[in-house]
Amino acid sequence: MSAQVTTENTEAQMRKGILELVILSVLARNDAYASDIINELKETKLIVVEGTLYPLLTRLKNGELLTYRWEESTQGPPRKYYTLTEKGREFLKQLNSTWDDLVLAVNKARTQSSTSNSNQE
Amino acid sequence: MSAQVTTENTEAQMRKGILELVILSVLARNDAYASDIINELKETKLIVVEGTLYPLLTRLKNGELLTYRWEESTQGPPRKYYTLTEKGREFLKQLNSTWDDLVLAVNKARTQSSTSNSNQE
DNA sequence: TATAGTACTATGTATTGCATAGTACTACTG
DNA sequence: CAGTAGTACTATGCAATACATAGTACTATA
Repeated sequence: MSAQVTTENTEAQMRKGILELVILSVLARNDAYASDIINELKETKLIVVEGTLYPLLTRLKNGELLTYRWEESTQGPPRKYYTLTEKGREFLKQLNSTWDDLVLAVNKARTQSSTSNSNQE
Repeated sequence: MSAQVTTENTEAQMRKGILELVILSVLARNDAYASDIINELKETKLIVVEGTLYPLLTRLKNGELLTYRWEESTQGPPRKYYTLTEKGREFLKQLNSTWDDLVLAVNKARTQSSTSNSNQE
């Protein structure tokens, strides 16, 4: 069945690639386990669910951008606390740049008049 | 074979959903055929290739956000000139809003300090 | 021992960007 | 008229990620 064109669907597509950026950003500030990350992103209106987050954390760890340690908890099972690696920090810098460029380009494409407008600063 | 974590790959993922927005934005300004769109986006540093653009234009047309008319050309085959529909204009407004919210949220997540920073405006 | 809450793993689906191969139209040249 | 180059478009399949769903395991409490 072909996809319906809806803003919900397009937003889901827009989120692809972006969650990686914001999760690395959260971990650049503090070590965290999954629930910390979910709560911190919720404050910035980025809703991430566990079924998305766990596979993504695993991908990032397998890509050597993250490491983790187990920590006991008194509230339930032990938790995986994730830490950004040095490689992860470098990657995040590049990703920030990529994101900034993309947002600039999209906003230009959204507002640009005809080709004679290229001297706009 | 598992994907390598590269900024090129993540940028490709980030572009998902975004091309729809910028193509509709181009067509909100002027009717255009595929090559016009490619050239106009190139000026804003958004590189789109034909193999991506044609299927996307077809999807948007099938979703009733676009219509087209054939126009003869003296340089080669006839061209499909695309026009935004009224439904397309409404959809684009919603998409603009979705995009603005997403960019704001991502930028907040990138820079936010701990939870005590919530009174920042 | 059983249950609720919490943390994580495994798996599959839906969707789009993109590459590749192919067909068709027009102008130009021989 | 036939052949070629340039241009415009169609058809198809692959790669990758967001997300849903089902399941397992740990801890505290009754």
